[in-house]
Amino acid sequence: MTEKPEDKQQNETPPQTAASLVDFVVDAIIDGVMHGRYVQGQRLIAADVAEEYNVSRAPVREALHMLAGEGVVELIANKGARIRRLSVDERIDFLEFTEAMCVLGVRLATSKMRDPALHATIIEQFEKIEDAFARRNASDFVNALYTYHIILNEISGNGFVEFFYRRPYIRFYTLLLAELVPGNHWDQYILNYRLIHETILSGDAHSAVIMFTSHIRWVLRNMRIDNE
Amino acid sequence: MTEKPEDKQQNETPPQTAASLVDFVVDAIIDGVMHGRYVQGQRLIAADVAEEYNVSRAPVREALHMLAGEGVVELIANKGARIRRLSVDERIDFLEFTEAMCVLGVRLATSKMRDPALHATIIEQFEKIEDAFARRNASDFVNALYTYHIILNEISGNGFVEFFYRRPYIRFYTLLLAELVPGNHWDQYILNYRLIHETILSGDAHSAVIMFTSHIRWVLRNMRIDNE
DNA sequence: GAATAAAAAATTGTATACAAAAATGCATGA
DNA sequence: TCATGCATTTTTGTATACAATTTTTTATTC
Repeated sequence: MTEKPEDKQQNETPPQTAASLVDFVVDAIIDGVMHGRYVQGQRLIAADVAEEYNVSRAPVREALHMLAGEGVVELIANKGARIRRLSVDERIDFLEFTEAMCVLGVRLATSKMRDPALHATIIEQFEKIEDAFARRNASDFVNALYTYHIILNEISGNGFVEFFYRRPYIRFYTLLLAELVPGNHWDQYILNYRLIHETILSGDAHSAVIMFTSHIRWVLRNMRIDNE
Repeated sequence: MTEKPEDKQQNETPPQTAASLVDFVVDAIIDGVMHGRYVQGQRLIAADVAEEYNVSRAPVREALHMLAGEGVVELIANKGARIRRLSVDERIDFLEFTEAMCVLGVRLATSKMRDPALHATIIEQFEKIEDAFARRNASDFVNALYTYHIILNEISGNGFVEFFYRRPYIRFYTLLLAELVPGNHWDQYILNYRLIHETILSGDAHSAVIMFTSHIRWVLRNMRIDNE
């Protein structure tokens, strides 16, 4: 039995759009995590998932292993799968970790900003960040921020940064951070980001990295304080 | 048929040491990649792998999906699995990417070096790096370097850095870098690292990061030149 | 009533069968 | 010689059956 008891039997039919049932199930589970249908620590019982999506257990097991490789799911022998759970401390660690990675994307992307053709997309995306901020929607805000860095990493030209940042678990954990942002720090957060954004557009990679780095330090200081 | 034709039928028996056959197969394949039994781009046919390890196709498929999640294996619908192939450019991207991540580990670990009890392990590990250097063994050298950073990341206290750096694909790709280090740059490489190592021990995180970062820049400059 | 043990149910792990798709080999024709 | 199409073989994708393990329930004892 799944711990989350009864919104069961939704019985989505696996369409032929997905290349295979495994991919279909992987997408479905990630989507479920993103939209709160699956919560942290929730157990995923292969048979239930199979029934839910009208497939057999085989592709579900394969999907679960793939997600375990991604770090979204935790797999314990003979005990099955559950959505990986992150403590507040671990989320802070993750924040430190992932934002530090972004520095590389920021540096590389900024140094390519001499080409004004590249400005349009990130300016457009930054407006979405501003919009989410105006609405004080933490989820949208973090999501927009995530996409902003996706674009930056694309521009960076480093295939690995892009590859890495697109991994489901990065996205999954990034979105978990939304719960972490305390309301009274939002104003400073967006102010910092406006500055970073402007500096990125200026093409001054060195300054952009310094600003981004000190923003990270600032965030970490305040996160830690807020959670003690 | 596996492309690598006939050292087949080695028929390792799955021992009960591994928690499950999936784990066993995952370990076996990673081991195979590490030791050159599987080469880049090599196709992995589920039935062959199953026969090789005396298991059925089910756990092999699950293992393959797990490794795909890790990024070690590339999985294409209806075409099966192959060991992920990296071009020289992609390896350079990866080097840039992964070394940049190490900066975080270096910074956090260095700032904990006031505690002399922590010195012993990394000093010991650095001797292994020196040893591999003395023997001019690229594989051992990169391996020792990898372990050195593993230890650093452990010390860092950031669970995520550790989690991330231990992922098979990080190790897998890191080892691929060995092929990339050109002989005439080795002396400078080890000189840089000696300096970094000393600075880490000193506990001066700021300096350690600067040194490490400039080392990265230096490596990337020389790698790029060497491969054009 | 709480603790323990045994039985039952649920769930995972593995093997196998069969269908669908892709790759291969071979014959045929230009 | 080379390309093309068809039949064969190989390989993947999925479902299902059964064994092994864990969890839950029930019964029993103190």
